[in-house]
Amino acid sequence: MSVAVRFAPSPTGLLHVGNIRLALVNWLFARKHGGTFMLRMDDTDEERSKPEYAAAVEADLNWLGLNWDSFARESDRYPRYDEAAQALKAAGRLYACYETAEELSLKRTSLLSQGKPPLYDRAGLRLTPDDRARLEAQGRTAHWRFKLDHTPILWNDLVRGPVHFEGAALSDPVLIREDGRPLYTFTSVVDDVDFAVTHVIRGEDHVTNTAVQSQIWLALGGVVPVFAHLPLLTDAGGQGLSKRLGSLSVGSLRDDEGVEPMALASLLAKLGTSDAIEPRLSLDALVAEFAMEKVSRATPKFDLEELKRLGARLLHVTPFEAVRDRLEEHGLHGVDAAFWDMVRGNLTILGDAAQWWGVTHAPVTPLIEDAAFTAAAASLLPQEPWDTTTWGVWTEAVKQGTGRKGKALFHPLRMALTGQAHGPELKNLLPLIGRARAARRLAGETA
RNA sequence: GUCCCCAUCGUCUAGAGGCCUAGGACACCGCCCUUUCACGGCGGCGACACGAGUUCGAAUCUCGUUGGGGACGCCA
Repeated sequence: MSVAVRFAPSPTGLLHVGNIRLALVNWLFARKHGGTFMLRMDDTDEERSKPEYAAAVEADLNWLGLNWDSFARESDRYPRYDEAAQALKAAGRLYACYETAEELSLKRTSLLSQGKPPLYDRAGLRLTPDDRARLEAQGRTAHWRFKLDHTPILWNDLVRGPVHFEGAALSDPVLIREDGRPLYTFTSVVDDVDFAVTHVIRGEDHVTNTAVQSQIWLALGGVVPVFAHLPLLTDAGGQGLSKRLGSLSVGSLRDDEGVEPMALASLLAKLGTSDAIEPRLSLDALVAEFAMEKVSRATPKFDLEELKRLGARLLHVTPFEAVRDRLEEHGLHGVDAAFWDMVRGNLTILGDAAQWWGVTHAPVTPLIEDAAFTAAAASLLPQEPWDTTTWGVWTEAVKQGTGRKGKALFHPLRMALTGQAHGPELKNLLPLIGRARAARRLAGETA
């Protein structure tokens, strides 16, 4: 049996790191096992689903390199859900209920205040045909609940191990709304059955859903898939990610923080696993190392600072070929491997490369700490041609001429030449800056 | 309130009764390299939440306490 997994976001908002982590894990699992990865838009919540969010989901997945083998949209499949619902009704597993949302809410709070679990009382199940006719005559419309078997529900979770639920401890889920539209609890199973999903890999916020849905699977005559419920990510402070909406969206990481896709993928693939969190240059490398057994049951913390550090480490080992095109996108034309190798160790984000390109190819406003000193240094500048030995020759002359050494010698020169306190080795930078510009910068001119 | 899960260095974790004076990675600190900074190399600091029990022996098993995450929707 070949592996088939799916990532099924609801396009009701932007993907955050927790969401895309599940996409990544599904994708890695599929690739690891030679299976297929489906992207499915769970957009049955028509009030909140938006096309622009769906587009953003696709953009985020593409950015990370998570390609999908097939695609489905739940809003295209309403006829199929009707058909499946009819089958459940025929099997006596769907029953009509007439409580309003307010009435149900009241029942819940009442139960809660008594210290009881807010279970549905199955009032709908006790309705006679006469009761129903009377209610409908009053203008009420039915919504439909799935009648759960009050039996133990067991499955062997790839992350949690053996899981046990009692059917009696669960509320019969509403599958069809009063307006006739199907709900996620139902559509998701119909889709997974139809698309022959073999492994459902999702967040642990779905474990109760799994208990309920596994019975729907059976009722639909489908093969119950294997489940893996991963712990949800929290932020660095230990707060659940869903509680701080807006932040940590994939889009803002990419567009505002300049995060490298492989940095995010590396962190998300390793966080909460027994593997060391190290940068990987390709998804293939992550596939090779991926194993569900390595996933811990504890909730890991996602720290943006950790991601940034990992991103920097990634850049430090990234070969030129891997960034050649992206450098062009940053407006850096003509960058060669030698330049990249010189600066990559000083980069935090790829965009920083532009700084160093500017230092060697564009005007820089020098920072002059001691004009007399830099002027003296300028007067000792060797004649061109320059190469990587020029720096040593020149600074030795400056040392002799001024008596300065160590930091007092180098720091002012770096500040004047580059306008910055940190950077790649000056012996490499100096030949690229050239004599004319170096002289003017040492004199305090923007050059 | 009820149910589920989790609980080892700051962080991610290894550890499935003696191999643990608890190992690794990141962070941090120091040293080296560089006649500067960064990069890189080497080293150091640093944890079994608490309390009972079981056992010759517990980070490992049991119970409880505390703390954290999740679920309990005509959302997904």
